[in-house]
Amino acid sequence: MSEAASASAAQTESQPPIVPIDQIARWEGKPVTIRGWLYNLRASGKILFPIFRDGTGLLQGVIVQKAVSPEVFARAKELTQESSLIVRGTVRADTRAHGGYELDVSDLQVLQLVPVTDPFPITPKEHGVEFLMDRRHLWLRSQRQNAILRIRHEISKACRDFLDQEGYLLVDAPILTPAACEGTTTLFETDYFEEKAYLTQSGQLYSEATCAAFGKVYCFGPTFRAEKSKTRRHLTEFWMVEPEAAFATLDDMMDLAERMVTYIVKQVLANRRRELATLERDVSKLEGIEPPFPRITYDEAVEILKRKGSAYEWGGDFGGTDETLLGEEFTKPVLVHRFPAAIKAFYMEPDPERPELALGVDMLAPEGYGEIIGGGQRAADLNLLLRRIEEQKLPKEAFDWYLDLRKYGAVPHAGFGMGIERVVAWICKLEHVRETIPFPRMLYRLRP
RNA sequence: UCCUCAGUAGCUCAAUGGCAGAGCAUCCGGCUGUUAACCGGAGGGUUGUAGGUUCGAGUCCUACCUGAGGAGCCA
Repeated sequence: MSEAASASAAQTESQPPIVPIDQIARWEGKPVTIRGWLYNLRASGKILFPIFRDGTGLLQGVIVQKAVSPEVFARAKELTQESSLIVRGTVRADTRAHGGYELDVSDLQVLQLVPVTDPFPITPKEHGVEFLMDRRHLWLRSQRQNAILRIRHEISKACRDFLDQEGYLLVDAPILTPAACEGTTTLFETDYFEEKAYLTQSGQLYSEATCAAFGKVYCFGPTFRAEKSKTRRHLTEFWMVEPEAAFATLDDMMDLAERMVTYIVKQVLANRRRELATLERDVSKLEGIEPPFPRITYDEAVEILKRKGSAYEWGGDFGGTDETLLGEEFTKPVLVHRFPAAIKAFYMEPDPERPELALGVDMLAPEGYGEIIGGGQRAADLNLLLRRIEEQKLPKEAFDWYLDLRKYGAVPHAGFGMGIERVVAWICKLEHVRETIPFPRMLYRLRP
């Protein structure tokens, strides 16, 4: 016997290998160590069924009184929800257990026993929104939140992988900025060494600079909106992925957005089936998400809204109800393009065929989830931008560097921003975006 | 900022203007295959706050506080 094998055998006797619960099937019949927390305990006289949680999954343990020492049985009987544990036992396949496997516990070490006088507040029963939100730091331990945030991870990773494969370079944009990026929304103001600074509402203007340096770029980070908005699709702090490409047009960006959303959905379906099942998501609605997505003009969107009985008039921006109505018209995400220039930001390129329109695009998610992407082609002409900045009464000096981009090698370029939380809410089919981010920041909610 | 709704036990919720209730959680007891385990028992309340109407207010009125949903705005 080699030294390595002998060391391994010695380890098996004293300390079986530490195994994550989602890998438990590979250890059938073998002794393992589980490190985690008590999820729930059912007791039936001389047999106990503790359920262990380690962050990767749940595993039911079985403790028969006459099969373990009196000390172990007594310790297990006293366990409280979320007490931290190190458990040793043997894995056994059993159809009576969720997941198909259970652990015959031989030893159980309690790291910290949650006191019965101050028990873990979030029980397996129902709780209200306020109660759970006040305890978000503990709520994250639940199976549902675990599934949502694993899917969020998959979506973030898919965004990165997709853009990397497409030749885009991650070039981060600053979070502290000297002025409004677009001049349209309300910003969070902060003190920057006796100067006013603002939390970014978009990395786009900076990506326009970096795309002239690298060709194809994206930024991926938190963005901030200080509107006193209070709906199920709004957060004051949310994450946005924003690709921007030199020489790209509106059509290029519609193609890219369509392929990116398709890739994201495919990756979640391929790698997060278990999590979608935990959320009881109807995956058939996601399986049909492939190119081409329907593309309609703003004009056509207005016609659809009128046909559906909306009092909507040409010239305005869509409200939440309008977005829901449009999204419900299609089973795939829909791209709405060529909006009235008057309702869009100053940097939008005008449609050469109809200058009153801007070459912008929004992608509306199906199932009533509204806008998940906004973007378009950027104005390349210096004089046009100067005129827009003046018309919209924006502080010109704040845009001096931005205007330089039109002086030194201006090219057509385009990009878009995708709000991660709304994509997570759609793919998980959640009632509210507050569950899509670990610690949501909303109007009237800054803690925990 | 505006509109609507809500606030009762640790949690989720009941209670015609007339004795403050249930399930779960907790504690005690029972149970060797439980699946949000089950069965029996016990403790647990300034009904968001401050006024008002009334013989009597959890219930009706006023103001405020907190939260939720929505509008506007936004990804």
